[in-house]
Amino acid sequence: MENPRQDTKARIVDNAVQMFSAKNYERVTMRDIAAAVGIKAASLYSHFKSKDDILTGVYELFEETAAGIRPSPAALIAMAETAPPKQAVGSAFFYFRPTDHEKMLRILNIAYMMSGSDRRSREFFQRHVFDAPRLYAGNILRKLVSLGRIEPLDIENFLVLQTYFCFGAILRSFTPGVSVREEWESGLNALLELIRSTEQEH
Amino acid sequence: MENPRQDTKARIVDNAVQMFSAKNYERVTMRDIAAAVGIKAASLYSHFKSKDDILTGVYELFEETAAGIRPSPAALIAMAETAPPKQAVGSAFFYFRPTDHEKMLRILNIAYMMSGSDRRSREFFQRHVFDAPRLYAGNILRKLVSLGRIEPLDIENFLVLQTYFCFGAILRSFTPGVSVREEWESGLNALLELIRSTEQEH
DNA sequence: GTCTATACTTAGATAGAC
DNA sequence: GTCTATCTAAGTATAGAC
Repeated sequence: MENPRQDTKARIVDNAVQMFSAKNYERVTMRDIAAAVGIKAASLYSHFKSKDDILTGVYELFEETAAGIRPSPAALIAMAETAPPKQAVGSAFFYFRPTDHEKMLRILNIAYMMSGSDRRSREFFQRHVFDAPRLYAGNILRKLVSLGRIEPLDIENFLVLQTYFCFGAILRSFTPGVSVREEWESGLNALLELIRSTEQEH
Repeated sequence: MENPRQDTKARIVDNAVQMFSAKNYERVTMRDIAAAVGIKAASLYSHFKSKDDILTGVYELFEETAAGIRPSPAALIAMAETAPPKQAVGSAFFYFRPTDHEKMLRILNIAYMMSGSDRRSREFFQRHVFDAPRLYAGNILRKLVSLGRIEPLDIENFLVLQTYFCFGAILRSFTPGVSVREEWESGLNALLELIRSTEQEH
């Protein structure tokens, strides 16, 4: 079923992710995608019934990959109970680290750019960048506070700041010529200053 | 020279700002803009020589407005010397408050969406969202620290977090159906927790 | 599943009358 | 400066042979 050299459908999606995130959906033509894959535009229609359908394929790829790397609720609780507090909070970001999962970030960037005119993209973006991370980080923070491992803080405000920081870093990371990695580390360090451990540092 | 009812050129730019930020440059047609202004598409070409030229007009509007509201270096120093520290830092954001200068934020949003394929937009965005605010806030923070009005902090890290937070809030503010105002206040409160005044609170 | 050829549509831009 | 009419280019998508 899976002929690795031959899975044209997957290669179309991969190339579309690269190109849509680097330029923007409307400025990437079916001919562009076909050329990157090494086929003719008409052949794309053997795999996807429209350009919009390729975008659907892109979002499906994200969902599948996310399902594979998402920490389980049990793992999150374990983190909150035993890992160093700052690390526990950091773990809630999973696919946001610009160093990992670059393809995932590219897809989120595409979804943002489509948000203005495509409802599906808007909801996808909301779900993955705002709702889910806020839920994860919120659970970890509440657990850390209730365990007395960190000093109490305004969790809602923290979550907003954290979410917007991630949001900014995601979008920033695909501006041509910008390397967001050091900035990600810097910003994260500043953000985690807000988490004050009650335990002695090693 | 300025016939307020009749300055079609300015009305074209205003409508273009609304429409480009709500949808995205490529999905707004010359016919759309003309219809919003109340003229025919061909008439746009009496005011601008191309669609791209309208975008130039949009950025020029931003530059002119920014020049009018930018605090002077002297005003910033005065802020750092006398205003409550958190307020002084907050003042470095000037046109980022989602409650004010909505048109400015819309223009920044347009520039972001164009960044992938338009160098001028990319440089414009970099200048106004990253370089200038970082310079302003950095100067205020260094002044506050050197005056002993706040406890020392890692200014570089703080600036990264601050810049990305603003960046996120700007972009977020034009996602349809999202009201960013309360979140802006929440995130800003969290961010300013990192600024610790050495003076007694009122 | 891929190709060539082409249909169809839309968008940016121009010509020229008023 | 605005209009109607129109040109031209480009992009999505289809038809039908191999």
